[in-house]
Amino acid sequence: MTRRSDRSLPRAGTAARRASVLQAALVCFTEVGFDNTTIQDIQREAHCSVGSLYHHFGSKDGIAEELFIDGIEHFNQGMLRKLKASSNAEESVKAVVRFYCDWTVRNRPLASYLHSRDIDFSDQARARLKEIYREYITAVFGWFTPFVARGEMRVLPREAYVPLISGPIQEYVRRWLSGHYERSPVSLKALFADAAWNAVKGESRGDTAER
Amino acid sequence: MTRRSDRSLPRAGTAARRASVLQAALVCFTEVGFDNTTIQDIQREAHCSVGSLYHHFGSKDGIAEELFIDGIEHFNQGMLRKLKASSNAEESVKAVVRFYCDWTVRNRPLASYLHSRDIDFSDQARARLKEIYREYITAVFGWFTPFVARGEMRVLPREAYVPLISGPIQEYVRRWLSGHYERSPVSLKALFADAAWNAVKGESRGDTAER
Amino acid sequence: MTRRSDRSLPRAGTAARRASVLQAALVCFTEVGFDNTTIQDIQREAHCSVGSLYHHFGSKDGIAEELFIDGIEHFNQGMLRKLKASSNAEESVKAVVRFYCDWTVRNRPLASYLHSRDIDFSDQARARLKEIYREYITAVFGWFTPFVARGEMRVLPREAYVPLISGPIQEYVRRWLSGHYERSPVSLKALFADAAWNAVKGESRGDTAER
Amino acid sequence: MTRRSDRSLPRAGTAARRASVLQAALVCFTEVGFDNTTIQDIQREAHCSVGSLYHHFGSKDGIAEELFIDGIEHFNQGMLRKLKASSNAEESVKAVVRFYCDWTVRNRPLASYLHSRDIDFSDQARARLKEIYREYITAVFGWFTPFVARGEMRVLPREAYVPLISGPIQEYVRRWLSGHYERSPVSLKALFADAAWNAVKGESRGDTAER
DNA sequence: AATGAATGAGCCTTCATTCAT
DNA sequence: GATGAATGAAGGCTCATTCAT
Repeated sequence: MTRRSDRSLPRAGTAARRASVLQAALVCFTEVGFDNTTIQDIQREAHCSVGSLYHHFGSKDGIAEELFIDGIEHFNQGMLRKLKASSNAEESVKAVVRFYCDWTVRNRPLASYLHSRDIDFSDQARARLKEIYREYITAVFGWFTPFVARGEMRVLPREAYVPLISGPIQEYVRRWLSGHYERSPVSLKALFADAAWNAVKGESRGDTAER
Repeated sequence: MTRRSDRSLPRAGTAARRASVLQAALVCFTEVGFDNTTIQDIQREAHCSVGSLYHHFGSKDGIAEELFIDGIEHFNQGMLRKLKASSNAEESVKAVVRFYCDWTVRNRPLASYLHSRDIDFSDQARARLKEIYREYITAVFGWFTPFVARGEMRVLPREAYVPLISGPIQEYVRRWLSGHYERSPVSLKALFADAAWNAVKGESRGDTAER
Repeated sequence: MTRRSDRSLPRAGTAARRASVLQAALVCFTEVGFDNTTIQDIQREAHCSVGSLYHHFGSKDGIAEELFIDGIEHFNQGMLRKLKASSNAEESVKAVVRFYCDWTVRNRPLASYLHSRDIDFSDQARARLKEIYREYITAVFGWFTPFVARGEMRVLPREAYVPLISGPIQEYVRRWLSGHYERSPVSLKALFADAAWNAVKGESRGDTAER
Repeated sequence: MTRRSDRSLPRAGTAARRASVLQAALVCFTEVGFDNTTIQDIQREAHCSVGSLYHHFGSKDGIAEELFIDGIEHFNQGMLRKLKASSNAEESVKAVVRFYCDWTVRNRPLASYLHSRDIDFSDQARARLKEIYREYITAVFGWFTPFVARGEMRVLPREAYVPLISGPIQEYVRRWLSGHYERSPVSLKALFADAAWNAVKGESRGDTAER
């Protein structure tokens, strides 16, 4: 009964339970924030007992961490996939903006949660996140470096690329997520994608076909 | 609101006491966040009694709200002052970026606090903030509208201006505030100011003097 | 009850499983006490499932009771054996002290557990213990009564014999078990045995100045 | 209002509250033991709120520790007073037994509590207890050393004195406290006092046939 | 205005026990 | 017999807030 070989994928029921808890937690966190969500809130939303929560996740923080890490990885994987499907610098830069925009709209609650800053991750989780971030950033920069080398993109301080490319769309999305802006990010996607490319494209050729 | 000069001089006066409490609260909020700060933390940091805190601010939320509103007003006033000292579109746009950058670096803890999203403001405070925001945005757009009308700046959806101008610097600052970036925003100020202007400048004339 | 020899051979047999659980429980109780030991602790130490524990012992208290009763019976049987191998009053009294000392040193964890006072036994277990104690005390007093009758031992209130004979060694052992004393009880065995005999021996010979 | 000079003896009401909590805790611990006593039990018995308990003692362990330390100090002080009122070796030894007996009977619940072994003291409390014990044992041995030097008491391994003198009465008291013996320790006080003296008195006079 | 003891609702977590597989 | 996910009552503790002094 249940092979000993894999502790992290026990039986079908277990995985389903875990997923439903994460889903419930996401709903709560999005509605009232991590600190204002109680274990009981999650438990009621997930239709399970307190004990079950602790059996699977160990603590409230444990749930938050797993949800966060899962979310980040989902985003990162999607982004890298899009990137690798692009064939040149311009397409790549624009793909970043478009994906950011699309993913956020399609995963609004998760996106909102990933923006929160009030969670005290355990040292272990923090280490894990750092590693995930490192791998991601390495892959992304690995992708763009050749474009810069070939002059298709400007040479800039390393820390400037992300803010220049993603800053505007992120700022817009942030305000949209908190309800300050009504209009869906999707309707401004092209605008921000163009702006991103303009901000980082190489300076050699006349930018004729931009709009 | 309470001159900045007496932060470290807890005289017996009411105003001084209030200022020292706000200062103490800011320290706590910055260190561990609003939810993880207790009334006792603030009280100890401010060298006053619990009762005194309640006498002056009514509640924990009251402190957070006052601190937040004071901070926003301080920022807005400074920004408008800088704006009004600019003489054309380009200078204005760049002034926004520069001020955002400078103010953040000079008021790092306060800036960090203003970025937090985990405070449940009272209806009253929310209304107040909305009004402040409305006034501010009205003043800012009032300033820029003529430039757009004259073609010195692009015509864009209203919600796009702020993200395009402030998005990159804000994104950079956010990462710097949370410790992900080392380099002071000040060293990238010019870069982001130029980028902001390029993103919103009118398209008529050749952009010669760009760098 | 389960031969001592198979403690480290968790064969599939029921008896072996029971023994390994009792052994595991003893380790836990000794380390952190009954109340601070969880079923999970025992289960992990015994390499078995929670369900198995309950299948065999019914409850946490059930384990503690069985362990306690087994221990007491083991001690009592050993003591009576030693007593019956003695041929006179002096030897008998000294045998009590010696056995107490030897058994404790040889069964340190069990001895430590038998000294604990924080277990709420079931009525049934309490009755069982009372009966065991009654039988034991009857046998012991049955053994010593003739010596007292013959004047080889002092006539004392019934309750005074045990404290006078075992009190010192027990006190020493208690402190040794809790780590206050370093020196093994064995090295003081002869001293306490002599003292015990002096405390209860008949007054016929020599020792006039007793008052 | 309340002088700043002494934090540990705030105002009359505070001391009274603290005392009543300790008293309530003692009642509970004696009745059902430390682990089976809940904060609510103490709170109800002391007629105060949960918060008040924590305001004054910090934790359940904190209450237990303070009660324990207060008890030990009360006992030690009484013992040393009695000792110093004795004028020779015999009187001193017997005073130890008598005081032990009297104090236990007069402070039965406290005595019972001091015998319990199931409390996890904090490192700080443990250090405090160790120091208290060290001081006490130093004072006691300081008192008896001259008698041994003068030959009025036997020369024995240092660890043997306490068990020989106090062992029997302690053993009796322990059983009496747990309800196994009915007869008050007081009625056997003289008997155990004599036995104690016989066990440690010098060998100069008469008592030749010791082994 | 200041003080800090008192209050108690509510939180996170533990853990003995059950039971479907 | 064995397994371990599920259960939920109960526990220790926190902390914003009140109020008598």
